[in-house]
Amino acid sequence: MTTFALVDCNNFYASCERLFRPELKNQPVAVLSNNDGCIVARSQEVKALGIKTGTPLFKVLPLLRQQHVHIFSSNYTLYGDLSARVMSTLEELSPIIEIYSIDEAFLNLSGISDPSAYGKQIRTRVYKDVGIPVSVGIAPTKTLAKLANYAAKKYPATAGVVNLMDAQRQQRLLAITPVAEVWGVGRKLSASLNNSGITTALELAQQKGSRIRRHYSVVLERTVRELNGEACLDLDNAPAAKQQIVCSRSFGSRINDYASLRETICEFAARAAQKLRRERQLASNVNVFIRTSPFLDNAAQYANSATLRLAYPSSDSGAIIAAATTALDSIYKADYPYAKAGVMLADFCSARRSQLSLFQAPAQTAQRDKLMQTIDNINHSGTAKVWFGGQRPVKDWFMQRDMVSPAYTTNWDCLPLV
DNA sequence: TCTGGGGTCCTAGGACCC
DNA sequence: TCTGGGGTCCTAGGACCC
Repeated sequence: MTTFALVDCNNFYASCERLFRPELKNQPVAVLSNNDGCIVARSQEVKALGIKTGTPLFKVLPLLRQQHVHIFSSNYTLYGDLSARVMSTLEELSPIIEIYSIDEAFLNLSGISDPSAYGKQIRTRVYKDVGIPVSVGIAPTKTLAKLANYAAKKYPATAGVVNLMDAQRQQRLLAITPVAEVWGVGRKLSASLNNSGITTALELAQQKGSRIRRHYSVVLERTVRELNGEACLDLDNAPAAKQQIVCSRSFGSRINDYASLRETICEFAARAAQKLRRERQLASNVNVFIRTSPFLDNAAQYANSATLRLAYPSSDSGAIIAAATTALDSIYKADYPYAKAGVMLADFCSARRSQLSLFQAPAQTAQRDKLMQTIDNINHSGTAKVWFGGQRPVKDWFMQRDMVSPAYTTNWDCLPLV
C-alpha cells in the first residue's frame, strides 16, 4: 500500500506577503487577483471575517478598511519564486514528488516507519528553510490525503499534521466532513448530492460505485473508491506535456479601438508562443477570443472566438502572431467596449519529431528556430527587450495593480534592507 | 466605477470509415 | 419501404481543480 502525503502551504499568497513584512504577523492580510478585481487569498483573520475567495473587492472594501486589513495586489514573481523554494525543499525530503499546484505537492512516504513524525519534520523543515507554514495530510489515497490536509488546517489541535492511514480514523473524519469538501466534488455536484440526501463525505463513501456511475460519472465513482481507501490515482512524478496554452487578461480599462486590441492580441500571441517554446512543443491551432464585460447589463454585449489552423505545426512567434491577427480580423466588430481577450494554442506535437513542411526549406526553418532562441535568450531576464512590431512594448498599461509588493527575491533593486 | 487566469478530464453527438 | 455492426475522430460543452 502506498502512503501519500499532501503538503499544502497555508494561505500561500498571504504568507508570502507576510514573509517580508514580519510586522504583519497576526494581522489580517488579503491578496487580490489581477486588476485588483477580487480576493484570491486571505489570512486566517480575514477568513474569520466571513470573506469568501472570489469576492469582488468593491463589495467588501468598506469592511476591509474598517477592519484594517492589509490589501496586496497579486505579485506572481514573488509567489512563483517562493513556491520553487518550497518545492525544492520537499524534493530533498522525498525522492518522489508530484507538484500539483503553485502551493501544494503530493509526496510518496511509503516505507517511512512513522509517517506522522515525518509529517512534523516536513513542517518544521519548510518553515525553517523558506519561512512558509505548511499543513500535511497523510493517507493511503490522494483523495483521503486531501481530506486529511483539510482537517490539518481546520482543526488547530492537530498541529498541522493529520495521519489517516488508519481506517477508523478515516471513518470518523468522513462522518463530520461536508461532502462539498471532498476533492472532485464542486458546487454543482454537491448541490445535486445534497438533494439526494448525501450531505457528508461518509454518506458519499457508502454509496454503491455502480449507482454513482450510473447517476453521475466514472469520475465520481473513482472518488467513492478513493474515499474507501482504494487508490485509483497514482502519484504523477513527471508532469505530462501541456495540451493547451492560454494567455488572456481582463483589461484594467475598456479597449474601444481596433489598434489597441490588435496590439493586445499580438502581445498575448507572442507570450503564448514563448511558453510553447519553453515546453519544447509545436502548435497547430491558434484560437483568439474577445468579449465585452458580462457584468454591464445595460450595455450591448458581444463575444466571439475564431480558430485558425496553421499550415504546419510551429512555435514561431511570427507565424503565431500572423494567425492570431487574422483570426482577430475575422471576429472584430467596432464600437464595443472590450473587457477581455485572449489567445489559446492547442493541438501540440513535440518539437523533437515535427513534420517538415513541403513548401519551406529545412534551412529556413532552422534559421527561424535560431532567431526565436536568440530572442528568448535576450528576453530571458526581466522585461522584454526585443519584440515584434505588432506588440505593444510597454507592459504595464492594461493591468491595474495599485498595491503590489516589491519583487523581494528576484530583483536586485528590491532586496529588503535590514 | 470596480467581478482573475490557467488548466484538466469526460461525455454526447455528428461525420465518416469499412 | 425496409436499412447492421463495429469502429475512429473531432468538437462543444460541462464539470472540476488551484
